[in-house]
Amino acid sequence: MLKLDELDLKLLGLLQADSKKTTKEYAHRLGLSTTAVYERIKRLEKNNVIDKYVALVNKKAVNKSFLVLCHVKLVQHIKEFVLQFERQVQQLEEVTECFHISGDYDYILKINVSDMEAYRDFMVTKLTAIANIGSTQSSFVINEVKNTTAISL
Amino acid sequence: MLKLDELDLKLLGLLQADSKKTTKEYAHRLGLSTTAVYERIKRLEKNNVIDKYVALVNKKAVNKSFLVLCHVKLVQHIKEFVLQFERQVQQLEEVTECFHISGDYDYILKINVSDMEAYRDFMVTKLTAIANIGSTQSSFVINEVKNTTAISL
DNA sequence: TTTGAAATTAGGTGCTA
DNA sequence: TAGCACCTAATTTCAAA
Repeated sequence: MLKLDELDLKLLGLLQADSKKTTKEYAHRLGLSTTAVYERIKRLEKNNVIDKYVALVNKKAVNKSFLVLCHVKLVQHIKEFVLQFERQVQQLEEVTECFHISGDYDYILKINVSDMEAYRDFMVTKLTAIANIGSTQSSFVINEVKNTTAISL
Repeated sequence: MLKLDELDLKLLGLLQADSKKTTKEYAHRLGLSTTAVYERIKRLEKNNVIDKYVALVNKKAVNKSFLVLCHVKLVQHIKEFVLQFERQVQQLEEVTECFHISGDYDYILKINVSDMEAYRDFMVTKLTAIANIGSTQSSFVINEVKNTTAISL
């Protein structure tokens, strides 16, 4: 595990907020030269502290702003069925997140679609078509209070 | 609302997967010239189809891989209290997502911390310190089946 | 196609183990 | 004195027009 100093953490904070600034800009904020920053970034990339760089798209602009959190319970918890469920969920394009969780329900899924009709269609033809699903409970998102990809360091 | 054609959607797909490729690379994949791609990207940025570019960090590498989904119920739903709760949650660095949802619980929060002890500390000193919280229910993430920032277009 | 700016590389200094 | 993190300066590549 790579050891990160204070400057690395600050740099990661800046990169998580905006990865398209110039090295010069980060250097300025950190009080370092561009080369020093450049080398730190390369080190963070090589050691997989930085997974990747991505564009975040505006869900409204692409008409995918209807968000649903769906709790799922399986019928049986035989390894084979569990793995099959997980494999199939990964393939569903509407599902952006899926977590196996403790508690009453087995999984919670985050689903991005255009509207209620699209959600209904997703449920009927895709999700509940997966074998071994016991019950589901859909929670519709009324408001996104907070939604960030940045981890506080 | 900007109209997006097939090439825009493909380009957004590529940018959501990896925003650090060269324009030439995207051009090659789309069968366009670099200039055409460059102008499309600028258009997507200007029209806020692309919100921003960020680095995604590896949670394990920064010791924040203990993930909890916490359901929260408020005592009262008076506007003033609701807004206060939302404002305070936004300030909590451990909370990366917070959605106001339909159903039994009012909110669901995604919390990134280092371990159970840090979570306990978060609950005791931060979350339940917020006024007007009725009850909470924590679901610990056993496995991340899927977790992507890319919206399927 | 051209130009300017930014990324990247090269070479060298000083600190610390 | 070996290794590391840093610097400045030179070079290459790319975005931008």
